[in-house]
Order: sequence, then C-alpha cells, then structure tokens
Amino acid sequence: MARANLSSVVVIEAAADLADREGFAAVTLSALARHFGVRTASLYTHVRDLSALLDSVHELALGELADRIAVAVAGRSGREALVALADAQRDYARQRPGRWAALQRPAATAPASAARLVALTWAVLRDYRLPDAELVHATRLLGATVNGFLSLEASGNFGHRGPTTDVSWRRAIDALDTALRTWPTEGNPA
Amino acid sequence: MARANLSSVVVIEAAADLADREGFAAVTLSALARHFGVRTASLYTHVRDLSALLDSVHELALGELADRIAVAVAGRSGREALVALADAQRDYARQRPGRWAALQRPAATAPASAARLVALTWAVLRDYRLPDAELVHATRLLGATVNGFLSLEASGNFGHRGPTTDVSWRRAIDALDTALRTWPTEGNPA
DNA sequence: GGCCAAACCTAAAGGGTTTAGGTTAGGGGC
DNA sequence: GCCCCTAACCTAAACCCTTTAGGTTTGGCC
Repeated sequence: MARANLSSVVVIEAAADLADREGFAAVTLSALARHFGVRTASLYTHVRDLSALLDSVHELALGELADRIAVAVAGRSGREALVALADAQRDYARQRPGRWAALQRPAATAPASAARLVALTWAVLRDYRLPDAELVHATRLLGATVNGFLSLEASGNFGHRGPTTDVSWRRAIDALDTALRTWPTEGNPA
Repeated sequence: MARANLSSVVVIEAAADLADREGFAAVTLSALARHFGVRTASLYTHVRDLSALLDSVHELALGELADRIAVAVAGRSGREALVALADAQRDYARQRPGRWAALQRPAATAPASAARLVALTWAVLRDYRLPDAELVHATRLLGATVNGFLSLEASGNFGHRGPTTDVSWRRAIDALDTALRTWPTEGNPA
C-alpha cells in the first residue's frame, strides 16, 4: 500500500483548503484523515494536536495576507494605499473564507507575519503624518473597521435588504480616510 | 429525588451564565446537565438541540443589549448619544463576555430585538441629518467599527504593548463622530 | 384516588480527539 | 545485497459530546 507521505505543511495546507471549501468548523482531524486515506491517529505524527493545527492555518493565512497586502500597497501612497490595503483584505476574506476565519481565531502563538502586517500598515499610515503617539490608535481603528466590516458582511449580519455592501464599503473607507486626514483636530480634544 | 424542575428559560439563562463564566465554547449540553444534576438527554425536553439553545442565548443577549442601549441613549442626542450607544456596547461586551460572544455567532432566527436595535441606532444617527439613502451605510459603519474594535480587544489582538485600549476607543468614537458630521462631503464623491 | 402530561431516566449509536504501543517501509551504512 | 533504524503508519481503547428511542416516575388536577 503506497504511503501518503505526509508532512506538516501538506496537512496544514489541506486543512486550509478544507476550511475554504467547507467552512472553518469542518476542519477536523477525522475529515483530514479521510481526505488522505489515513487513520486519524496517524496525523499526530505531523501535527501536535488540533489546536496547534488551527494555529498553523492561522499563521499560513496571515503570511499569505501579508504577501498580498505588500504587493497591493507597493508603489501607492496616501488614500490610494489605504484603499489598496483595505481592498486586499476584503478580497482575501472573500476568496479564502476559511483561511480568513482562521485569522479570527485567537492564535496561541504570535506569528512573524503579524509584525510584517503592522509594518505595512504603518507604512500606509505614514503619509497621513500623524503624531507618533497616535499611530497605534490609528492602526487599531483601521484594523477594527476593516475586520468588523468583513465579519459582519461574512456573517450576513448586514442583512440582504438595502443597497449592496459595496457602497457601504466605499463609505467606510472614505470615513477612515477622513478620520486619518483630520486626526489631530477632532471633536473636543480632551 | 427532588426534580430540577427545569424550563426553557432556566436552561437558556444557565447557558448564558456558563458562557460568561467559562467561555462560549464551554457551553455544552453535557456541562449544563452536570450543572443541573440531570442527564444530558433530559435537557432535550426543554431545548430542541444545541444549536437552538445557542440561538436562544443569542436572542437573550440581544434583548439585554437593546435594553441597556435604550436607557443609555435616553435623553441624549448628537455626539453624546453616539458615545452612550458605543459605551453601552463596550460595557456589555466586557461584563458579559459569553453572552457577547453568542452575539457574534450568526443566528438562524432574526430576533425581534434586532429591529429594536436598528431603531435605536437610527434614532442616534438622526441628529447627524444624513441623507436618507446614507443611513444604512452609516449604520453599517457604526456596527462594523464598534464590533470590530470589541472583537479585536477581546481576542487580545491589540497586543498588550502600547497605550491602553481606552484611549484607542475614544479615538475610534471621535473618528466616527467626525465621519458622521462630515458625511456628505467626503473624499471625491464619485 | 386515579389518571395524564411532562419531567426525567437508561440505552445505544455515532462522531470527534487523544494516547499508548505495535508494525512496516525504505534509505544509509557496511 | 543485507541489516537496521527511523519515521510513517497502524490498531486499540479511553474519553467526551450530541442525539434519538423508548421507558419510568412525579405531581397536580378532576
């Protein structure tokens, strides 16, 4: 009987593909074993346990996302870069829903790609010339808005009534751009 | 042996409390049965199945949240109302993390409280005098930002370095307020 | 005092994770 | 060319969770 000749990477990628295909909740060691024509227990040779596997999918996805964002923002600046960054995330979330869901899951380990993503974000925000101390708040706002929008969109919580979410998305990006451009002078600065 | 004398509501509330205490993932029919000193199968008298139970927790939480928001925004308007609405959500998310997690789960049924919440939100947004067609986009932005922020905060994705999230939160609300006040004239309106 | 509905039970099937320990395949050293 | 050692894979079994089917008990009401 030919061996499946698995490895960590192969299993992790299969898990990510399974998540994209049938939903994040469907990624299960049993399902993967079935897919490979192997006994469930055999997967423990390549993977510490289920939670470690899901962490690995998270890491894989984060790396891919960082790659996409890197090429999206390359050569752009200001508002254009902001749009590119946000759109890259939205495209990823739509094209790879399972991988994107894996990103929502709090990961036990902070992968290296996380730092890359922060760096890319800061590069985009640099053109807005915020005070240094405000950079982190702006990053958080950006992350919250984009992730929040994509979560609500994915979970169908925006409802199927009303205009397309595409318009809402543009408005959200516009709002972010405005907020960033007018950052220091907003409201009544306490 | 004294009967536990359960009912749907009792089970649902216990599930919500369990979620707050030990995390949403910990709410399991087995755990609830243990808690009541009853066999798991007996719970099926009061609850259709696990997924229906989780939907009910969702509904319970949404009602509670709507209540809180209603009293929070009562008698306030404009920016003050916006802050009250957002803070009420943040308080709820922090004080009832399990119930709040239940809200993230896409519910099979759209509970009546959802409509109440939309109505409350629209009341808050009314003072910003947006064009009618923009109301839905503004609502989505508000929801996305608040939910996104709270998700990232709860999952620890903001990291434990850097300034408190409290400041970031205030900035986020400020940004929303700015976006709402300057809504029609932003960027280059296509 | 008896009956009936609802509350609770036992039993069992089915799926998932995980550990312990055994077998086999295949490549490197002699 | 054979050995042998390692890693890939296996079986077995324990444990937890959900769900269905069908039986028993309890308590209130007529």
